[in-house]
Amino acid sequence: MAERLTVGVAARLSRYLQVLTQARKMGKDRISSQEIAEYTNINATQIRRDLSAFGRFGKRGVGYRTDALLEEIRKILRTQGQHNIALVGAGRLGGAIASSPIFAEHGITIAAIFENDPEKVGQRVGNLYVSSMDDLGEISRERNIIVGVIAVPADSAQNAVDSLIDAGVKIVFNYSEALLDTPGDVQVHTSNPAVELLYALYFHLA
Amino acid sequence: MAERLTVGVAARLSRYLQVLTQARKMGKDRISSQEIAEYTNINATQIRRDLSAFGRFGKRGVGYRTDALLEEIRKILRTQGQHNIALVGAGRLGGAIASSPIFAEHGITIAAIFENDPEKVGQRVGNLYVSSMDDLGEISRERNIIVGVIAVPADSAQNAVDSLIDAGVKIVFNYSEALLDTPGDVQVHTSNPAVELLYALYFHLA
DNA sequence: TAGATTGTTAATCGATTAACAATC
DNA sequence: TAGATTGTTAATCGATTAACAATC
Repeated sequence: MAERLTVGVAARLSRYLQVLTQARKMGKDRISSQEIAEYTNINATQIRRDLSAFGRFGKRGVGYRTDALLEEIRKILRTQGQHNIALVGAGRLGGAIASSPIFAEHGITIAAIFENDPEKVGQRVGNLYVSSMDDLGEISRERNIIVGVIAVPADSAQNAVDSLIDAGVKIVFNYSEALLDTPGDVQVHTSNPAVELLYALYFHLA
Repeated sequence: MAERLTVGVAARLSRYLQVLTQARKMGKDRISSQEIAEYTNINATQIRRDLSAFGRFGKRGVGYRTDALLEEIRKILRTQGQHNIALVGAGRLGGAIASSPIFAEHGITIAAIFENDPEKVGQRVGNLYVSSMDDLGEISRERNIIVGVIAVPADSAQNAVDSLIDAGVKIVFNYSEALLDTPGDVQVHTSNPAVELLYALYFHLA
């Protein structure tokens, strides 16, 4: 129980979390492994296997209670609390991220937005006022931030990540195409839709 | 050689593609499996193993030629051509996607942007003028589009995907949090940064 | 009862990794 | 030659899946 999940299991559980969150919003009280399979493209047997490793959450012939399963998975992933994150970049992408309900839905709060451009500092984006990059260290430490999201152009991305790391950030989401050099204790997740698209195309064409 | 790649191999090869594209931009002529490993978090042995299944691309004691390896992987993934995609949504996120160099870098062209809001139709976003959703079918068929990107709020996402599917689109990238109902021959890739973040946090906390 | 869906087994297949000879 | 890095082997481990009894 106290064992660490494998990378694969943790990744799948978080996908189930997403489906359950949306299913609940749509008013679905119950959901079957087959339904989760359709939305995640993960085999239904594997879903049941993943879940049954932690308990008997379902009812045979009926399925899983959406609410209850959501809570169970949150417990397993230890993500029941609130988490503060910092956003660097108040341009179009930064604005889109700051205004999206997608983080709040999962207990994640954007606690600060930083930007180099003096014109943007002080402006309102989402529910926040944009802070200067100069204050990144102080504000991030103050608000206990260990996750940073980089939404700046590629040529500013390394500067942004350096500032975040100085401020104690350990997990970085990189929405630029730049390769970031970071110390070994910092996790970098780079999102590149173009690369995902080439991958998807391969299976369409092959 | 003509065999179909497994899902895992194709995913990893496309990550190598991203690193090589950036490394080339940074002027690196040569790269080692160890360097690719640092940027992708994929084990160096596995990288060499993946590549050596298709040929001997490297030089012992030296590494791989960036250019040459990039071309080889493009051949393997059959992504050497140009690809046209459609974007639905001309809001902040749509604007950010349309203006990003990330697609062009990989031979992907955003060939049309569609939007419901009449105020936005006709406006310029990136290099394109926004078209009405009413013209989605005609324009998409005309420009041979089989990939669609959804950058609209969750409550319009199902409508957007329905229109795309009517127009013959087979691969959909969903940047809303909505669950989309689609026929079996359509691939949906949903991107949810919040869910990825919870997954990353698990390994940080555990 | 009849139908549906879970929980679990058993078998297979692919991913992962350490180790090291080959060779640049 | 000495150092570095590939290509490859061999062994292990986890993922995947079909099948089906249990049971709601």
